[in-house]
Amino acid sequence: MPRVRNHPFAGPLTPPSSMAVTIRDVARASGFSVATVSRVLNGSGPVKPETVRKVRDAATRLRFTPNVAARSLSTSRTHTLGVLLPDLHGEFFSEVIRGIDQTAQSHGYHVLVSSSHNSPAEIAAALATMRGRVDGVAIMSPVSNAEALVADLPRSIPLVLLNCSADVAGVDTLDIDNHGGAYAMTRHLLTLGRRRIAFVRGPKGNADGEARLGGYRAALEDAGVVHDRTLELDGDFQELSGYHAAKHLLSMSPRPDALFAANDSMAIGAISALREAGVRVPEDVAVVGFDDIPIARYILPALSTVRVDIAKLGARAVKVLLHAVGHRNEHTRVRETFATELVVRASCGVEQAVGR
Amino acid sequence: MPRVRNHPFAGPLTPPSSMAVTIRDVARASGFSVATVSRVLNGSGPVKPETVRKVRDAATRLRFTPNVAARSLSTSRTHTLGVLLPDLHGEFFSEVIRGIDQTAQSHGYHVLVSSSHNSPAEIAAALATMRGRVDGVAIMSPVSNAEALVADLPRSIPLVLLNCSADVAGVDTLDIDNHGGAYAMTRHLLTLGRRRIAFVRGPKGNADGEARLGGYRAALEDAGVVHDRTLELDGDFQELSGYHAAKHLLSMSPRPDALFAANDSMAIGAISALREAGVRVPEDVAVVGFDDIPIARYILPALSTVRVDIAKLGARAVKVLLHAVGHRNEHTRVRETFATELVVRASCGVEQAVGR
DNA sequence: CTCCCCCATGTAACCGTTTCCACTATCGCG
DNA sequence: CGCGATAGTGGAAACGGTTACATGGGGGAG
Repeated sequence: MPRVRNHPFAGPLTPPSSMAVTIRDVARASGFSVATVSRVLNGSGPVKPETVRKVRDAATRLRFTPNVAARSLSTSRTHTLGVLLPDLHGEFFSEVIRGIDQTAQSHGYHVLVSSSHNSPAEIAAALATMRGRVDGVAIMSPVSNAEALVADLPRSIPLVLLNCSADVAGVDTLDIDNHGGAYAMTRHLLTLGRRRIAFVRGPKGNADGEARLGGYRAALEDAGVVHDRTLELDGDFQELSGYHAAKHLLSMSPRPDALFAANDSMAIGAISALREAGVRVPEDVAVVGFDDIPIARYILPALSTVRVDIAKLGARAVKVLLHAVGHRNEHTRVRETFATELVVRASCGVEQAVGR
Repeated sequence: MPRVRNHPFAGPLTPPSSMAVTIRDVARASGFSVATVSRVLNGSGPVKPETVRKVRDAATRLRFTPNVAARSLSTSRTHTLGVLLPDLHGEFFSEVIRGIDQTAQSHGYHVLVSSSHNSPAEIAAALATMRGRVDGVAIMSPVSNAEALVADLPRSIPLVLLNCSADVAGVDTLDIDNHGGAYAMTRHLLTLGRRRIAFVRGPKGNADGEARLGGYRAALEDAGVVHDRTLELDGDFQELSGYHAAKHLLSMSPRPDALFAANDSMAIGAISALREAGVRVPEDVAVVGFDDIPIARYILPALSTVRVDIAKLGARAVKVLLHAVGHRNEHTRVRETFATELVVRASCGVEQAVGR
């Protein structure tokens, strides 16, 4: 609502508080022009030290805060980054946000989040509403066919794809080595003598889940173990689905001697079901997970898993985005894969294996 | 950087893509003035249906997206809400964001998050950088003396305090009934015959932790149980501190017969330590927590706890903020307390109690 | 038939910055 | 001493919307 004439208070009084103090007020108070004030406050252009002092003085005295809307209208920079996240589980969610936020903060940027997007269409819609509010967007998509996703995304704004395992030209992508981690864990179980290893999958169409499944299959194949597809059980990354998968496993014969859940939450649900049924973990059935969430080491038996530094992923995403922003999105694209780390605790049956 | 003269493309060609299409382009293409276009697009003012159609047509044909900076410069509304969070644990963090984001999205608002603020000074600083970027801010502060916090916060912008247990005039506040929940749980343990109940505290100065401690003490006092302050152990809401607290508990004599951790994470850490030492839970020591995080029901024994609907708290916060925004922050302030719910599972020893 | 009101639309001021360009004073150099 | 470069500053356009006010035309009341 314009129309309210600019207030011409001149003295060193505090402003009417009803209306914010503008750069013009600072100019008036310091005796210089708005152009000079702007130059001082942004450190652009040449200004006399004496002038700098006076302007700074006036600005702090009047408690001047630049209007961000006006600034970004003029510069078309918002100093804000967007984050698009799927509907994901606790630890993962908070870690990635934390990593992103801390790095963004340290570079003077803000973070606009938008969660619970599960389809490419939702992502595209959310991205559209973010248009003009952000200088760049980090997208974590659960869908495995990220190529389709990226196809109808605008290319004008810097984008970084997190964990989409997409091989798309023209977009920066950061991935977690899901395949390698699952491969290593499966191999570990084989080394310990387990032969019938069941797997609890992630949600249908989830890229992480599928890559982990792929690593599991590859390890079995490389070890020459014939693979039985009925050992691949459905899951959705929630505890309950792990619980159900384990119940189902108990009805199979011959009964598997190990269970690899595509994430820790499901592994915990599975352990719960097994022990409820009087099955010993890891003696009878070894159980392992993926992610290394904090509680993993405190459940009994302590969960063997694959560690993923998700906060680091978020932090790196911000750096990539800021680089893109700095080069007006005309930089050479980045494609990185984050290593995972095998974490051996008790639930995989290392100690039992010695005696075998 | 102004100076680039407005591009005068007239035909139905796609715009140069280097520069975004503005409301003026839509005006030109539809044959009406910018005022009318604005009115159509915002549904303000009277317009002929025929005109609406034509303008809408042109807008979609040109793929017009209003420039948010320009809009908010003019209206001084950003359609964005800020969220200031402390350095908090996984589930809690993600749930509150989820609740806030979903509600905000459904009202056409965006969410700007800023995490890891632990002192009033940090909060004030973060709030300052958010100035002009948001229409309102939800603040969750860990500090127990929220009065001091609010004292030097600007009152011009709508604020809602989450879970600060502050009794401050002029600010909306939403709280969780920590005291009541802890009271109920302690009472429950007493009912089951437990007499020496230890408590693992939250971080120093944490309001939630202190309120829970208060509920615990009150229940003991009301039951006429003499209270031994050495039963109150230090903790910081992390699993490890629960682990250590339990280790310490084992060295006490007479040994407590119950342990109430101020949150679930610490309870899980404690159970881990107890079982490692060969102590039976709940037969020898009952263990209970607070929060009801998802894993609580899947650990063994399933954790008895106090449920808190944290997503609902976030959702409510958004509604309160939007109300304040709608009334230009001149509304009657709200002060609500969210009820908690006792969740009885196995770890408190309900079943054992029958046989006692 | 006249007057008045309201519907539909246009014109232009305004929001608060940034930055281009113009201008002056000072200085180094031939 | 003349001349170009440069430091220091100011004026004003531009960013892209919203909206107060002006304008014109049509219809109902008297």
